[in-house]
Amino acid sequence: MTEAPARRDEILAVAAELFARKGIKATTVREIADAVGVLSGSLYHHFPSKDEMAREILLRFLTAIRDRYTDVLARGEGPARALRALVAASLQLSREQPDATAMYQNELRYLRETPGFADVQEAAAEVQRAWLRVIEQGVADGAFRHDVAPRVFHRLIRDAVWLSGRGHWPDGDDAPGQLADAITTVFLDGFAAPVAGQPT
Amino acid sequence: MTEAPARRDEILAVAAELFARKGIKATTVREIADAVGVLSGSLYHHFPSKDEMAREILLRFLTAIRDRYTDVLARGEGPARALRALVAASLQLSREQPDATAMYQNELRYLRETPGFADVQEAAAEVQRAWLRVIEQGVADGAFRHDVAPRVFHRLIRDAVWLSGRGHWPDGDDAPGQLADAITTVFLDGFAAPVAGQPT
DNA sequence: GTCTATATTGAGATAGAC
DNA sequence: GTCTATCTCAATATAGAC
Repeated sequence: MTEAPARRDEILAVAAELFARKGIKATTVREIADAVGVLSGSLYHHFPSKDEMAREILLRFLTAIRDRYTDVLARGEGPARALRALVAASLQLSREQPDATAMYQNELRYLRETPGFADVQEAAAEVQRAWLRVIEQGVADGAFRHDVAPRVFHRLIRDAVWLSGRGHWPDGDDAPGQLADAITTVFLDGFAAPVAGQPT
Repeated sequence: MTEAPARRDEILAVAAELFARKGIKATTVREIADAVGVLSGSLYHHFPSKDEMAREILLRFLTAIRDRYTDVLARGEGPARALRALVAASLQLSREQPDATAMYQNELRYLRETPGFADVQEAAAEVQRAWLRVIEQGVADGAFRHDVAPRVFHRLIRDAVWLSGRGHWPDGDDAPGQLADAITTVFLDGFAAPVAGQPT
């Protein structure tokens, strides 16, 4: 059992909130220190740099996604059910870690251009492969349409899922469960009104 | 006829490319000046600040969208056709102005938090209303489903459309026309394989 | 319209006392 | 583990000559 220094985690939580709201680059270490209640120099006792804080937040987040996706794939469900499960797992996580989710969505460019984020990128790539595997299998066995490229569909649904953590969604009482339903409904069945006799 | 100072436009084009690639905040005025081929101080003869360059780029872009959306709505087509037309117009514009498109997608937060961008935000709001009008009308007259909130659907399709300008899309020969088809297909008809007898 | 030179501020990071 | 004090550098922006 590794020790989990409460102070470190506290700083990361505060930093994540600021990074998510203002962006990593626009957030100053002084702002983080103020929010934590210490002076800026003190942060450097816990972390070597601001970027290292961001890296750690994102790596934890991506590791959590990867683990949950692995669980989903291990169940061996059919493509449609597996896709719904990926959506549900993602939205669940974005509810648990809204700040890290927003960072993941908003700071892709920062990630790519900051040296030393290679491990974060590798985790992101593995997450992406989970989606593609499910989608391609669905196309292969006839559950999904073949006239939309899997990689295109992947981008569409991935962005829809992770953007849920971005900004404010209409209606405060639009619970995440309902959002998951909306996303799976739209992406699988389409927004056009169902014709009579068509399966839901 | 207002004069269009070529030098100004040239600077804006160079700046847009950098803003789109690295972000507004991460782009320095020296980088812009280097790319243009002048020294940084010279830029201030044309623009009062870096933010003003970004504001002007985005305002032009949003004005262009608004005009095209107005044209689409003026045609008075049915909801499904109008929605396809909005998608097509957006993707067309994102092809013509890829840098501004990327900025619009990536710098929403910067826009909101930079004082003096009120006019840009107002134009963005009007653009949003065009989508909502079409979607709500479609729900009202039965063309679209009623079990997904219009504002939720709006966010999903809006993000899908504008994200097309972000990053690289799979397959270099995936022409924008095909992407428009893919988006309208997925969002209207869904990704699930069509059942026999269902209209395309 | 561009250059040279520089003012000014803001931010990341460090050293060493407590 | 935090504070005080400060270094250093980078970046926006300005003033005035050419």
